Amino acid sequence: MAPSDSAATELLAVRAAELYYEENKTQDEIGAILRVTRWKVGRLLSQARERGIIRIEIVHPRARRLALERELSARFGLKDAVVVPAPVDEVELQARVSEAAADYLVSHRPIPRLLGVSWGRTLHQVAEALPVGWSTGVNVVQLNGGVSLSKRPGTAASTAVMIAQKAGGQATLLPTPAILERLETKKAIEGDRTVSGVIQMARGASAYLYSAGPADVTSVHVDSGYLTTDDIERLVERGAVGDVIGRYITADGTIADPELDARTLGLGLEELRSAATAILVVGGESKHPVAHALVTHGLCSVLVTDEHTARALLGTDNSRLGADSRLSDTNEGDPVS
Amino acid sequence: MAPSDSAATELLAVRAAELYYEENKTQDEIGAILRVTRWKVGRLLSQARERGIIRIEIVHPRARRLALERELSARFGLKDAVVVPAPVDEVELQARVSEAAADYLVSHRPIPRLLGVSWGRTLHQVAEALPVGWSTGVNVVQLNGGVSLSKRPGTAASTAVMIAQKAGGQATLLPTPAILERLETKKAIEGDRTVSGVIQMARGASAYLYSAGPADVTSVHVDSGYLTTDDIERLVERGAVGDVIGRYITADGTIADPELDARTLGLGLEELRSAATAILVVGGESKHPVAHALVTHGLCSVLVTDEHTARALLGTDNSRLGADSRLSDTNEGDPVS
DNA sequence: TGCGGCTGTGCTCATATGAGCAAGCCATGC
DNA sequence: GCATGGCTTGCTCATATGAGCACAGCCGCA
Repeated sequence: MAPSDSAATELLAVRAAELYYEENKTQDEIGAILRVTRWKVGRLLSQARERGIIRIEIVHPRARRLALERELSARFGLKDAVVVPAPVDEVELQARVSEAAADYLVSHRPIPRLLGVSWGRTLHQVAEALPVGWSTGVNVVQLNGGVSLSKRPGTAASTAVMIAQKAGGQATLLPTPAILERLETKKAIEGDRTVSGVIQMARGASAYLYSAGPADVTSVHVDSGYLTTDDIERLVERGAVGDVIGRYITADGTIADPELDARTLGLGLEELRSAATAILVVGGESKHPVAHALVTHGLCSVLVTDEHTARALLGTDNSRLGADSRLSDTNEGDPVS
Repeated sequence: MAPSDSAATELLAVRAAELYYEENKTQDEIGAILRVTRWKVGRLLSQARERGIIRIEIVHPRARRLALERELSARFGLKDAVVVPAPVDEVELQARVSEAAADYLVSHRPIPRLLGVSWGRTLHQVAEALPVGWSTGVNVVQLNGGVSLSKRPGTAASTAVMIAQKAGGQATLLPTPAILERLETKKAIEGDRTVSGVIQMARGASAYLYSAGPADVTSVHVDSGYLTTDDIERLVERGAVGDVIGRYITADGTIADPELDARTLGLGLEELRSAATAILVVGGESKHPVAHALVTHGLCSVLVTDEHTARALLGTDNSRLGADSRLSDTNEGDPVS
C-alpha cells in the first residue's frame, strides 16, 4: 500500500462513488467511464465504504441506532435494547424515547398477559404514545404506590388505566401512597388483603415496564410531595443516584437508605432482577447515573434509551464522536490517468 | 395515500433502511424480519430513498457535485463543468478549485497540442497542483502580458513555465507589461515581431486556461502595480465586475473602459468566446459577479468552480443550502461488514 | 348493485453484484 | 539470476436486486 498508489486509488474511488450513489450508474457503466473493469469498480466502492468516504445516514425521527443497541445488549447481557438518535432538544428526546418504548411494547413477543407498570412523567408519555388497540386483552397492574399528595392527582392511576384501555384490558391499581411516613402505617396498609393481593399479582406479571428518576429536586417524588428537597439531599449524601419503582439506589445497585426503603410500598428490586422481561425506559443527561446503576446490576433486561445515554453507559466519549468525522484533507499525487 | 397508512409504511421503510444500510442485511432477510415479502422491502427502500429518509453523502476533499455540474452545463451551454464542494475556509476553497482544475486538465481529451494560459494567484495554484509528467509534449503560451512591476517578479512567467515543464513541453512567454501607461507604447510593443508572434501563437492554441479577478483592491493588478486603487474605483463606477486575461468587463460582458482596454496587451475577449476549449477556473464569493458575467456571455466553454459559486450562478439560494447540509452530530461507527 | 379506474401485491425474468479463485506482477532475499 | 511471497487483477458462478406484468381489492359513480 504505497502512499502514491493509494492516493490515485482513492481519487478513483471517490469518482466511482459519485457515479454510483449520486448518478445511479451501474458498476459496468462506471467501469467504462473510468476505464477500469467492473470488478475493480466494485472493489473501489467497497474500499470507499470501508474508508468512510461514503456516509449513509438515515434521517428520521423514528430511526434507531442498531449498532449501539447491539453493543449495549452484549456488554450488559440485555435481552434487547432500543436506542433512538438524540435530538438537540431535551423535550424532543423524552418524546422520542417514549415513542420508541411504545413501539417496542407493540411489537414485543410474546405478548404479555399481564403487564406491570410504574408511573411518572416518562411512563405517562409512553402510555400516550401507545396507539389505541395496540394489543388485545393485555391486563395491567401497578408496581408501586402512587397516589399523588399534591399536584396532578391521579397521574399514576391514569397511566396504568390508559395503557390497559388502549389494549382492551383491565387495570389493577395500587391505590396507596408511594412512601409512608411511618413504618407501622406501611405495614398496616401492606397487611390489607386488597393491597397485598395487588402486589402479589404484580409479582406474577409476565413483563414489567418502568422508568427511573434522578436523585435531584426535579424528581417526581418531590413534585408529588412524598419527599422534601432535604430528603433528597440526605439521599444524595448516602450515595443515591436515582430511583426505580419508588426505591432509591446507589451506584452499586443497592438500596441507598434502608429505613426509607422499608417505608416504600410496592414491588422490590429483586423481582425486577429476576423478571423475564423488565423493560426500562430512560433518557436524558440527568438520568445517566441511575441508568448506569440499573444496567450494570441486572435491574433490567430490556433498555429503551437515547443515543447519548447509550454512549455514556458504554463509556464512549460522545462529545468527541460528534466533533470528529472530519477527514484529513491531505491529498497529493497522480490523479486519474 | 391515506395518512395513517403512509405513517405505518414510513416507519416500516425506516426499519428496512436501517437493516439494509446499517446492518447490511439482504432484502430477503429484512422481509423475514419485518414480515413482508422481499419485493415489498425493495419498494420500501426505494420509497425511503425518494422521500429523502436515506441520505448518502460522499465526504472527501476531492468529491464533486455532479448534479450542479450538469445544471451549469445545461443552463449556460457549457461543454463541461467541474464543481467542488465548498469547504468552510476561503484558502481551502481556492486550493480545492485549483486542484480540480489540475485534475480536469490532466484527464481532458483531446490533449491540447498548445495550451494558452493566463496568470494570477489561481493559475499559479493550478500549476502547482499539476503532477510532474501530467502530459507529454504540451506546449504553453502566455495569453496576456504579465511582467510584475512591484512584488513577486516573474510570477506570470513561472506559472506558464511550470505548466509546460511538468508536461515536458516548451513555454512561450509574453514578456511585456499587462497594461501600458500610454497607448502609443502599447502599439509599439505590439508592433514588435516577437510580441505579435506570441499573440499570433496564442490565437492558435487548442485550449485556453485562465482565471478571473474581482474588481476590487485585492486584484492582482493592484498588487502588481498596473492599477491604483483609484483606477479600480473608476472601473467600478463604470460598472466593472472583474477581469479576465487582463481585461475588465461589466455585468453584460462588455469592456468596462475601452480606453484602458486599448492599453491592455494580449489576447482579446473574442478569441475566448470563439475558442473550442476555454477553461475558466474561478472560485470564491468575491468573484461571483465576474463569473456570472463570463458564463452568461459565452466567455468560457468549461467552468471549474466551487459549490457556492455554482449555486449563485444558477440563482439557487445558497445561504440556505450552505446552512443545512450540516449533519446532526449523531455518528455511529462503521457498519459491520 | 354493478362497473371502470386505481392502487398495491406477488410473481417471472433479466440484470447487477459480490464471493471466491487462478493467474500474473512486482519486489525482495538468497 | 532466480525463486518466493504478498498483492492485485480478471475471471466464473451463485445470488441479490429491479423492471415489468397480471391480478385482486377498493373506491367513486351511475
